[in-house]
Formats: sequence, structure tokens, C-alpha cells
Amino acid sequence: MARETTESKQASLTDVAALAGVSHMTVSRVINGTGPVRAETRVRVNAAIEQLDYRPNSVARALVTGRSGTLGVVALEANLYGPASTLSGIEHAAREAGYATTITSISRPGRSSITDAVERLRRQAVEGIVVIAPHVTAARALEAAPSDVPLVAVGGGDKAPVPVITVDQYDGARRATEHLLGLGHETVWHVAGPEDWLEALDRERGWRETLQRHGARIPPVIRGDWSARSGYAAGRSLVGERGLDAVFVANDQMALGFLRACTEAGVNVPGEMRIVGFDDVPEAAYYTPPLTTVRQDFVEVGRRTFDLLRRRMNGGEDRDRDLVVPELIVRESTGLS
Amino acid sequence: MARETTESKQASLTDVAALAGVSHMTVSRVINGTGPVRAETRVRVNAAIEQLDYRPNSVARALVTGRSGTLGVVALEANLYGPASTLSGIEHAAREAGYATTITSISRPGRSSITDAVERLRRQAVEGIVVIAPHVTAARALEAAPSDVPLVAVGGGDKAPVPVITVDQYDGARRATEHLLGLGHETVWHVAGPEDWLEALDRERGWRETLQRHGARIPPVIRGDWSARSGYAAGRSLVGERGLDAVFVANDQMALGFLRACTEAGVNVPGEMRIVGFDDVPEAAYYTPPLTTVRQDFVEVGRRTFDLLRRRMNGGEDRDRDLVVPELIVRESTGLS
DNA sequence: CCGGCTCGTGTTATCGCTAACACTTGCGGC
DNA sequence: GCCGCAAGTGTTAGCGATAACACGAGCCGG
Repeated sequence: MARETTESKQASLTDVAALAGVSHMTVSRVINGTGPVRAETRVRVNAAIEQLDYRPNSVARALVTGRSGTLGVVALEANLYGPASTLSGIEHAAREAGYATTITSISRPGRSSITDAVERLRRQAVEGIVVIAPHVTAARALEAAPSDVPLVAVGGGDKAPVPVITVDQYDGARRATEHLLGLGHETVWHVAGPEDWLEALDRERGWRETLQRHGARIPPVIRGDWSARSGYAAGRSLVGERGLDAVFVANDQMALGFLRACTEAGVNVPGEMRIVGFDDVPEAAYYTPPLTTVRQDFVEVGRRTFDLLRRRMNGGEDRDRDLVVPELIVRESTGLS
Repeated sequence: MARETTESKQASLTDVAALAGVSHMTVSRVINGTGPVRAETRVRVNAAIEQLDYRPNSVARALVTGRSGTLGVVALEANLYGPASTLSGIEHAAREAGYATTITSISRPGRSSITDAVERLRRQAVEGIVVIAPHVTAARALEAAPSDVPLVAVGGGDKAPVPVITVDQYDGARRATEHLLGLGHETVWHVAGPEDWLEALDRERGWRETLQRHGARIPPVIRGDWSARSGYAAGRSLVGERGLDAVFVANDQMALGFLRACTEAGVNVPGEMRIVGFDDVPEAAYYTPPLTTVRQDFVEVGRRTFDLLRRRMNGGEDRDRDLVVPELIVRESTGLS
């Protein structure tokens, strides 16, 4: 209610203390609940705070405590569905724990761009850093990661030099591949992601080894760049290939492009061609036909990432790797019709 | 190269000064380029900085200068394509200008959630705030916006109480509608977004007034929630309606759902039904059929938003509203076949 | 009735930095 | 030959908060 009308500068602890007729320490104690304060005094102080519209200066607090209350996130391609959802999960968990989240995105992956991003965040005095950049260069960059601020990665490879939270890409690819094999296909083709992406490699390995385990022939791999456009290109070049009737595409966007290529070529899905994607973006259920895909719970990944980071910030050194289990969502693209 | 091996705590200005044999002020001058320093001294200081792996403490600097070098962004549904891209554009522009970006997202729109988010950012001592929440409650919440930190909004309504950068939704809707009318349809139906979203309202108004201007009948509006699911539901309930052969759907996801409903109902697009979406998400070109849609340049919006905010932070009070022009992308969903 | 406790409060130092000013030099102008 | 000014450097005083300790009042136990 009683707002200061002039809004001159921003009240400080001292201003509040003067108005309440106490020392600034008492005000500090009221605000932080540290130390005992007489009820009556507390009321006076709170009134003064209200009247001056006082807001603690987090910068000053950070300086003296050494804790900025801020987390840093380095994100590659933060406007994609997966990274954006993960970021959202992290931010949400961080906020609940009282942390602010500073983000710095990098447009092109690379050793130095990631190192620079981490450096920028350190200058901002973040208390912990999350790197969402499942890229081989990231893995290398993180080898040189600073030791004085806890750092965890999302979706790093098997042997990343830092703790990693990730959906089990290998297992997801296995499920997708076995699903297709289980439908009676002799083998399963694969449209992979870029070979400098760790997730692409893991999915490809999961696909390949599953085929091997089942004694199936391993067709050549086509590689895209995650975009629908590249999936479409892959479809154009692949459709008509002998023995091609089941494809595991490394993400949903590329699968959409692939579907489009099939449609244009007059190849019926799932009649003549069965397709499985990866991610389960919200639109996948409305593709034509609805896409069977492997669901990744990105928000959960974000949540767990923050949990791990917090444990590290508190000095914990527990487990270094946390796998989130993916789920196969079966829809018409591998249906019966 | 010469990193300190022990990594004890983090060197301060004083440590560097001691090592270089100068006062801490001289070190400060070297770092910031303020005031004259003898070349030889500068070399010694830089060597000391290198040797100690010194990094300026931005918190201390922020405390004394009153400038945190940080921007705050409040985002609603930050994992959607549009907001995420806008955020990306803002963050990029901010970074180039030397600002860090702190993000705080809100899951449900509402007066208090937005006010809270802004409050959190103010506590973080941000120098400027961007609100990406084109929601009616946001408009109301911003009326009570604090006056001591510059604030701009993305995608606010016509009469938002703060400066706004937005794509011209009205004009985009006009283009979409006129495109369909130009193809000879008697009228154009509309699947709208939620009525508490400003962009949904603007698009609907653009559609409605365009029909009026052309003397076309105004069909009832169906309302979705931006999701493909809701677009599908709209399609299910609408398909078969008398005189329905042209639809302007308020975003691409819903358009996808609508397409799906048409496909299931055996309605050929564009043969029996023409559809236009809005946004031009990267996948729209690969829908079946490829979707005619209105492109919004979200990254450009983000860039301009930062520019405006910076001018405000520098005390500027120039224009309060900036419209980015959308573009109609014609594809097969309104094609000839 | 005194020592030692807790409660409630104040005083002082400190975090790492920049702002403001003071102080030496050395040099040019008159 | 003295004044003034610029270059180069140092000293001091905060910024707004918390930490650490100090201190008086009241209470309890022995």
C-alpha cells in the first residue's frame, strides 16, 4: 500500500533502519530471519520496509556472502524443442530452489565458443554451470573446464569429462529398432543425425548393435542435420532402394521430412514403409500418418540436471552419470494397415 | 599458459597489484582502460593478471557502479518455437552488447505470476526487462510495472502500457485472408487461438475486418489453444460444415492438426479445402500438404527488442511501438491442384 | 546474590571494486 | 626561473549488504 511517492533512488538497509529507529543489523536480521528480534521491533521494521518499498540489493549480498544465487546455462541451438524444454526444466527447478538462471547460447558448436561461453558465465559469478551442447567439440572443450565452479552437462557422451545427465539414447534406438524388427522387417535402415553430435552417434550405435544382435544386415547410413529439410532429402535419395521398408529416423523433424518424401513418391506409410522417429515432439501425433517415436522427457532431464548440479554445489561428489529412460510411443507410422 | 597451479581462491585486484608491485588502482586502470598507465607498467600488470589467472569480480563491480550488466527476460511458454526464437534473438543481441541475460519463465499466465517474475528480476538487479507474454493478463500486470527499471514487451496488444515490439499480427491475418479470398472462396473460416492471447485477438480481428471489407459472410469462430491437438479437434468438429472450403488457422501447429483431421475425413487439401497457417515454423514446408503460412521473423523481433530496450536504458524515450512486417509464404495447402 | 546463560540489539570490519582526489614528476610557455 | 598542466600513480572513501563480536538486561541455578 504505502508506497513512497517520490521513488528517488531505492532504499537501502540504512534508510530502513533510520526510519524504524534501529540499527541496520536489526533490519538485516528481520529480513533474513537470522538472530532473535523482538516482535514489536519486527513490526516496526516491516512497516518501514513497506513504506520505503525496500528491496534487498542482491548484488551487495552476493559480494559479502560470495554466493550470487545464479546458475549459468550454456545452450546450443536453444530454440529447438529439446534444448528449449530442457532449459525450461532447469530454470523451473532452479527457480524453486531460489536460483536465478543466466543463459548464454552459442550458434555454432566449437571448442572455443563453448570455452568462451563458460568464461562469460564465470565472470558473471554464477555458482554452477550447465552445458547443453551434446556435441563432440563440447566434450573436448569440457576437458579444460574450470575446477572452481561446478559444471554438469546435458546429453554428453559416454565418457564426457564432466558429470552428465542424459536420456538413454542407446536404449531408445534399441527400442525403436527392435520394434521395427518385431514387425517382421528383415532389417531397419537409419537416417542419422550429424556425426559431430553425441546423441546422433549414440542413436546410431544403438541401432547398429541391435541389428547385429539380431543378425540383421546393416544397411548404409544416411546422414541429416536434424532438420525436416534434410530428412526430406534423405527420403528422396533413399526411397525406391531395394529392401527398404523400415526406417529409424534419428529425430522427429527429419522423420517428418522423410514422410513427406514418401508421400510425394507415392509410397504408403505404413503399408509399404514403416517409420520410427525420435523425441516425440508434440506435433508427432498429428503427422500424416501419426509418427511412432521414442519419447524423451526433456523436462525431467532438466529437473534432474539441476538436482545434480545442486548436489555438486553443496560439495557432493556422488554419481557422475544419470540416465533417463526413454519410452517408445507406437502410432500409425508403424501400424498395421 | 602460466596458470596458477594451486587454484586456491581466486585472485583479487589487490593480489594482482601486490604481484605487479603497483597499487590496486593501477591494475583497475589497466583492466578498464581508464586513466593513463605507462606502457612498461601495463606489461607488468598484465603479466601478473595472467599468472594469477585473475578474473574481475563482476559482483563487486556491479555494486560500486550500480550497473549489473544483466538483462532480465520474462517468458511465457519459453519452449515454444516463437518465444524461444525471440529469446534467442534477444540473448544474442544482448551478448554482443556485453550484457548477460537472465531468464525467468512462467508456466501459467496471470497478473500475479508476471508481477512476481518481474519482481524476481528486479531483485537480481537487472538493468532492463523484457516481457515475452502476449497475454491479456500481462497487459494488465504491466500497468503496475515498476518505473525504476526500463521494461519493454514483445507482442503486446495495441494499447499496452509499455513499449512494445511485435510482428504485425493484424496485417499477417489480413494477408492470409485476402490470399484465400483471392483464390475465389466466398468466405474464409477461422480457427482462432485462445481469447486471452493478444496475438490471437489481433489475428482474429485482422481476419474479421478483412472479410467485412470484402463484404464476405463471417462464419463462426472455432477456438483452439495453439496445440496441434486442438487444431485437430477443431477440424473434427468443422469438417463437413456447409460452405467450408477455406480456413485461416491461427498458428502452424493447429493447422497441422486441422490438416490431420481433413486427411482422416478424406477431405483433399487443397482440392476441397484450402488452409493457411501462421508462424512458418521450419517444419511447415514438410507438412502434407506443405502449408501456406504467414512468416514471423522472431529473431528480428528479438534483435529489435533489445535495441529498443537499450535505448530506454540509456534514457531514451523514443517511439513506443515497433511493428515487424510479416510475409505470406504460399505453398501447396492453398495450391492449384 | 553472584556466575553464566539467553535474548535483543548495536558496532565494526570486510567483500572487491571504482570514484574522486591528492600527489609527484617532467615539460613548455612566458 | 616560476607557473601551470598533463602524465602516471597512490590514497581514501564508499557501494549495501553480512559476519563476528561486543554489550546490557533479565533470568536461572546453586
